[in-house]
Amino acid sequence: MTSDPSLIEDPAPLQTQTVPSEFINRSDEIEKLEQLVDPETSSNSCIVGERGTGKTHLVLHQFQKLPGQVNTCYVPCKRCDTEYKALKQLYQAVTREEISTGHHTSTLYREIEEKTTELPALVFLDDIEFLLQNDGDSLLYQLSRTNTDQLNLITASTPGTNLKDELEERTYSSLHPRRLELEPYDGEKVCQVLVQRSRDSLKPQSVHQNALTYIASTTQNLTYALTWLETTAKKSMDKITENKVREYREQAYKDYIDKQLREFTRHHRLLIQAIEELEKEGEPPIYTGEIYQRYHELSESYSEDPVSNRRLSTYLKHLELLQLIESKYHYGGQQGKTREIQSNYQNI
DNA sequence: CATCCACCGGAAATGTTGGGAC
DNA sequence: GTCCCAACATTTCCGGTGGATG
Repeated sequence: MTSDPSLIEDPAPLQTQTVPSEFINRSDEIEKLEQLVDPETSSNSCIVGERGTGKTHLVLHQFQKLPGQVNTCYVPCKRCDTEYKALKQLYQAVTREEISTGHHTSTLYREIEEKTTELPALVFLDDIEFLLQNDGDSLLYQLSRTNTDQLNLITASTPGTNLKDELEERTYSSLHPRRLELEPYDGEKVCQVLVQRSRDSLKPQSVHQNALTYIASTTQNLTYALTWLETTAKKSMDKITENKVREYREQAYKDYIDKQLREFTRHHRLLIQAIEELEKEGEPPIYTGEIYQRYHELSESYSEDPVSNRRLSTYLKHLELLQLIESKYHYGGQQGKTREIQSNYQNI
């Protein structure tokens, strides 16, 4: 064991997808969540919080604690971004049967409704903004009127997405979700999480407190903070110091982007690359026209088939929802209709 | 005040895949 | 197999936007 040069004894606790068994400073929220999923007092709910505040982990943790009296269903809307794909997930969760495309949604709704009368279901629609953006709110509308005692919905989204504005009125009133807000962690809390995860993952005394403090003073996003620590730990053979952490900042951000884009296409990656290059080369601001042009040049240099600008426009919206870029919309003016784009590297 | 910029973004079209009924 | 229906990714089409410019 001591011959292993790596600092990492158990990789799992450092990985962002690992649901922790304990949370720092979230006992109020956990209590509220318990009420929201309790069959006695349950209702639909929406969880709102910035990226990396623990929305997903809190709900999944709650799912683990539920007795077998309820079917739980996790729907990652980044991947399940249409009514049908989300329904498919739900169908599989309640029937334990795989299905492919070609079925009528009305059939699926009916069968799900029948199944949930036998056993209630709790559906977690994570990153709901991607489904809304791509396919509208018909899924939420239909589910919110289905068997309301037996089927409860939990949505998770960032504060930039206001369900009341994004949903049709009839959908919102039929859903009338209870709101649970997650405040971002401050530097001290981020540090506590990093300390806890380091202790569970790394060899004793392999990390300087200063290193963790530095990460925590740079970002409130736990997903990024953990990725950063993990990236540094993988590259370090001896103690993780503040200098090591500073040195790997850019690499860590790259790893974070890779993680965020895992569910997306190579075109998303090329778009990010185009934006990075343009930012390094010239003076801001960057407009969409230049980005599309650079994207086409990049596609050609990699001998890949480019997609249309209309499609890229949608992909840019994805990057914005992921908070990898910030967009300022100009609906006309000197430059015509366009978007001013900025990468989020400095603001994360 | 007319005209222009140049992409936004809704909607329809296209082409492909798969299910179920006959 | 044939026919019709639905889902889906992507393209094609195009009306619309508001500040600068003359």
